[in-house]
Order: sequence, then C-alpha cells, then structure tokens
Amino acid sequence: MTVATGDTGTDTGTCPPDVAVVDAVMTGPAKGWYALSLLQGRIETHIERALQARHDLSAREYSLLDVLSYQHDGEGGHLRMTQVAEAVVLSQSATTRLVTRLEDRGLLERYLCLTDRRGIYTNVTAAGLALLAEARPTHDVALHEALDAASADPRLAPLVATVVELNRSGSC
Amino acid sequence: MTVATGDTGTDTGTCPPDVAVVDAVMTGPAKGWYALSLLQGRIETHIERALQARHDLSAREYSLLDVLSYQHDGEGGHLRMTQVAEAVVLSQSATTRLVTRLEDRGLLERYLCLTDRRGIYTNVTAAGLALLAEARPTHDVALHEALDAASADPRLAPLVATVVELNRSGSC
DNA sequence: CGCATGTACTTGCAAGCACAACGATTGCAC
DNA sequence: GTGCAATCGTTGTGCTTGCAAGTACATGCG
Repeated sequence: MTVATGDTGTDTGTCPPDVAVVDAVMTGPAKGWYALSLLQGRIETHIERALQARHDLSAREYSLLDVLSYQHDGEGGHLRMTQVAEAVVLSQSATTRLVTRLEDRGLLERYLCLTDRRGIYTNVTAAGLALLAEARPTHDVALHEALDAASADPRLAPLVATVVELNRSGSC
Repeated sequence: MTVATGDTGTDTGTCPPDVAVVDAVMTGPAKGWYALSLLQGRIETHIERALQARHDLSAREYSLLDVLSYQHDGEGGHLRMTQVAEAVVLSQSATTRLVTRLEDRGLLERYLCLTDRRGIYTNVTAAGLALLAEARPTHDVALHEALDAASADPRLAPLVATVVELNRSGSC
C-alpha cells in the first residue's frame, strides 16, 4: 500500500508516513527475533479475531482445546496443569483460570489423579470436541490467510517459508 | 529430560507426566504455527524477566524504545502512533498508554506534526537512549540464551536456525 | 508417628490489553 | 463556505495476565 513513497524529506518536519524507518529497525542485530515476534503477533491477531467473531473463542482457548483434544485421542496420557501451562506458554495462574473458564462453559472437565491427589487432569467434553471441530476450519483458514499475507513482506518471507514447511511435514 | 518414558500405561489412571502427548500436538496440521508460537512465547518470557529484573523495563517497552531509537538515527522520518502500533503489534489504545507510560518516565517526548495536527510523533530523550544502551546487552544476552535453549528442542530447531540466520545477516 | 521440605494448584492483587465510544482535525463535494 | 465522511489519537470499561502469597498433598528424616 503505502510502500516506496521514497524519501519524503530528511528535514525534521516530515509528516507523511515514512515506512523506511520501520525497515531500518530490521537492520539491527535482532533482525530475526524481531521478524519472529512480528509474524507471531500478526498471525495471532488474525486468528484471534476470526475465532472470536465466529465461535466466541479466544486464540488461547482454542489452543488449549486443541492441545487437550490430542491428549484425548491417546486416551492414556493426560497432562497435568503444569504441563498444560508449559504447552500453551502461560503462567500457572493464568492456566488455572483458563481451564476454569472452559470448564464453566462445559467444554472441559477436571478430574483428580488417583495416586497423587495434587495432580489434576482434564478431559475435553463432547461439547468441547464439537466446538473444536466446528472452529478448526475457521482457525486453519485464518492461519493460512495470515501466512499468505505475511509472505508478501520480504522480511517475514523466510520465516513464513519455514513455518509452511513444518506445517506440511506435519500434515502428511 | 523426562523424555522417552515410554508408554506409562494406556489406562485412564496414568499419573506420571506424559510428554508424549505434547509431541502428539506437534503432529497436527498446524505444527509449524504451533512451533512458532511456542518459540516466540518462550523467548519473550525469558527476555521479559531479564529486562524487568535489571532495568525495570517490560519487553514491549524495550521494543518500543528500540524501534523509536532507529527512527531517531534517521533524524528525518518519524513514525505516527498508528505506525508505531503496527510495528510493536499492539492496539492503538495500548500504544497510546505505552507511549504515555514512557513519556511519564521521561524516556520519550511527544510532538505534534505541524502540517497535519492529527498526527503525533515521538522522540526518544537522552535518558531514553541511555537506558536503552544500558539495557541492550541484557536483551541481547537473554535473546541468545533463549535461542540456545530452544535449539535443543528438535521441534523448534529449524525455526531457531532461520532466526539465527536472519540475525546474522542483519548484524553484518 | 510427627515434623520439615518440596511440589501442585489456587486466589488476592495490581497492571496491561482490546474493543467500543468519543473528540479533534482534515479533505472533498456542493 | 457549509456539510459530511474519513482519519488520527485518547479515554471508558471489562477481561486476562503475571507475580506473590496461601492451601492441600506428598516425601524424607528423626
């Protein structure tokens, strides 16, 4: 859009948008990290909006359901709260409340470990699985859209390529 | 660490931690996106703690100072609030408050555009540049540590490689 | 058995964020 | 020039988060 406006003026009073400055940031020693952060933020924002609008789910709530649904498939090994927290990259307290929220909505169930009553596991309910199945296409489409849009940005392109590569290797 | 414990039991009562489940998540169609999200979260958390402890700066505050310092170097093109928001991947309102916070601490200054009085630009003060210079080593070290730790995880390794690659190309 | 140490989860609290509503400024049409 | 839509930034509000403190359970030692 507003790219390649050229040098709008080197004086101090420059008022029109100047994209070159943003480019300059990407020249520093943390170029890769900056790109990673940027890409993650954009994708998350895009997914967040899509899920929120269509299924009343936040990105993290979806992520939690997704993770827990995989554990459900295995039928065997369920995750404790601590592991869940690590998986969704959230503090323990935030994880507690996140699980509580979904439990209150009837999408999850807590159950205590029999041999170690400190440990708490979770199960995705039928309603949870249904909602997840319903939301998954939305999520995947939004993800694809975001990746597609990001690939247009030369600074993000290599990262996008790696992500797409990994996605591919997972789905086959 | 706790990897390869094997099948701890396919029965429902499995209590010991089961890492295999987390691995299973990484098999889905969003494997790459999941890895990206995970990596970004871990790095940010690590940097956040380091900056918070040593310089009373949040990761985003550092990021903002960093971005604006590059604009300062150019002397010419300064960013409007909207562009800043885009650069740090934050909502407009959050950006307003973030800038206000740093302005109150004397690290930034706002100044209005002369020709378009809707536009607002920012300058990093001397104090801001000093704090940034002081915090930069902390940030870079923390970033390196986090990347190093992440490279041990096979699922994150390819992504880490790409990031490091980009970092390298930026610092030379 | 009784107590100290350590682990797993939850709650009080302050801070930050996104969405929506708002006031201010500009540009265009008539 | 007056009216109207679009743009830019700030403020009100509710929700989520992280840190620190608290509670419950487990393990090891005397």
